Amino acid sequence: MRIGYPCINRSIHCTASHTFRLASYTGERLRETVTANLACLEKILRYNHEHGLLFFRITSDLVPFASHPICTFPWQEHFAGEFRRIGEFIRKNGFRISMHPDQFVLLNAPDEGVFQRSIADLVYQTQVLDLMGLDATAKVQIHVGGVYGDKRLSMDRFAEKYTLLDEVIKNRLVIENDERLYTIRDCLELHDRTGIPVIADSFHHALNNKGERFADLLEPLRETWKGRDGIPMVDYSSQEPGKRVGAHAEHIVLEDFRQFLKETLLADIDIMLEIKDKEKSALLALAAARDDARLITRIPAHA
DNA sequence: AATGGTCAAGTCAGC
DNA sequence: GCTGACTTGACCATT
Repeated sequence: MRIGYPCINRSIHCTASHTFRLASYTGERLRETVTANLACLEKILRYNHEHGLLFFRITSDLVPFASHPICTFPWQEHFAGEFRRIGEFIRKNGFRISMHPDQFVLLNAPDEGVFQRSIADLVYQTQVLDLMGLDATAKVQIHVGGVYGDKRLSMDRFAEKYTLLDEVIKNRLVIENDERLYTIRDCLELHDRTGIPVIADSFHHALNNKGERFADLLEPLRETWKGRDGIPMVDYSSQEPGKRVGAHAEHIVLEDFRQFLKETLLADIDIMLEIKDKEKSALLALAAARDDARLITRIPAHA
């Protein structure tokens, strides 16, 4: 089991999410920005390595406008050496890596233009992981998409579109339940139809479910990850008190997280903490998990 | 140098 | 019909 956090580290003064306005695009500006982003990504990974946080989500902003027609700079070739070096660091230290395209990536969009732009973004995200030389355990997670007035048809469309994808993308793509439209059950059904692994978000599940206990879904979820996909990834968060339902917490609530660990005790999973103070909460979670592990080892093997 | 409005892209819910 | 939310952050024009 590895524990991690997404995209941003608040302890070091370095972000891999530098961007700029579309109107400011030049090849030179892109080169400068990506140079800075890759340098920061490496620093963040070094911090994570030193602190035992071995699950990390790479920001989609790493190469700004990478999937936009304006981007003609050959960043893949220009930064091939840097990507390879970072990839070696990742592999050498046993990191698990994910990426998460944002809300504009919709495989099941009825609009062909939206679909094509989504493909372009998935190509970009998989290229980043490919350039790092990462195997199929490094995943790109998306949601099922919109409902467009007919959930049944929209799920059918997802399954159809998925089968059209290039193998390079299929090797990395996983689907995640969301807090309003598609449940873990829906994702598992799409797995049955397409073979796509399912990444569960425990917080979204708490907000959108058909009465299933999260712990009871762990085994069906695990079965969607084949050997080369690695162990299942799970996103974890909790409700920020006093805010809109679904708002991610600012800080981890350790009591809740310990309960979550207890429920998932027997499942070997990598846990991503979607908590706003990022590595700060991840470190507390890691300490809690290590406490738990010590408790577990006291249980006799044949008990 | 500080700040607040704005930023490539889509969809849905709630007003 | 508009606004805010999504993994919320970072840019940049204006002061």
